[in-house]
Amino acid sequence: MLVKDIGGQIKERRKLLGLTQPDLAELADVSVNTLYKLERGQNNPTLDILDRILKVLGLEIHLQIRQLK
Amino acid sequence: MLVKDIGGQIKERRKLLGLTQPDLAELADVSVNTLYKLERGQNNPTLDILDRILKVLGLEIHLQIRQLK
DNA sequence: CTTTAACTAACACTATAATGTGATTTTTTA
DNA sequence: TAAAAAATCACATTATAGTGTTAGTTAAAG
Repeated sequence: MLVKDIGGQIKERRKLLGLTQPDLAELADVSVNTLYKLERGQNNPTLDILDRILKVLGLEIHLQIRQLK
Repeated sequence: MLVKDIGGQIKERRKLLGLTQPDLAELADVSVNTLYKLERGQNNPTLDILDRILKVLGLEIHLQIRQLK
């Protein structure tokens, strides 16, 4: 997955769970500012920030060998 | 996957490809210092740094719904 | 062995991610 | 449609990730 797409996935998942940005930001203990930028691919988040958000969303990171396209 | 395990996976993959830390650091345009800490889970890397390393290793990130254990 | 390279590590400096604040725009809902 | 909430955005400040340097330790190669 392209790293810049992660934000889109997070936004999608957040919506699916019926959470607002303030909701998720609160639950993940992250500022709305950071979350907002992350969802739009406008920042370069740390793994820790990403991890806290993914936990709330019930998602986890997996590494895979890159697929040939 | 536990985020702190990513470093171990990266180290494993690097070894598999027969690369040294200086090799990988050079190819990914990252300092050995950062790579060294990352492999040991002693830092909190940005997605950009992680991405550059994963690219060289032929790996990519995928998000999955968390598995019940 | 001994020499060289890789790995580990501490530390100061620089770059930048995260935050807090406040404002504007868009969307929702009552 | 009016009011409230959510989303978007800019900007200054704070926290911290990444780097460069240097050095000690371990591993590998000759």
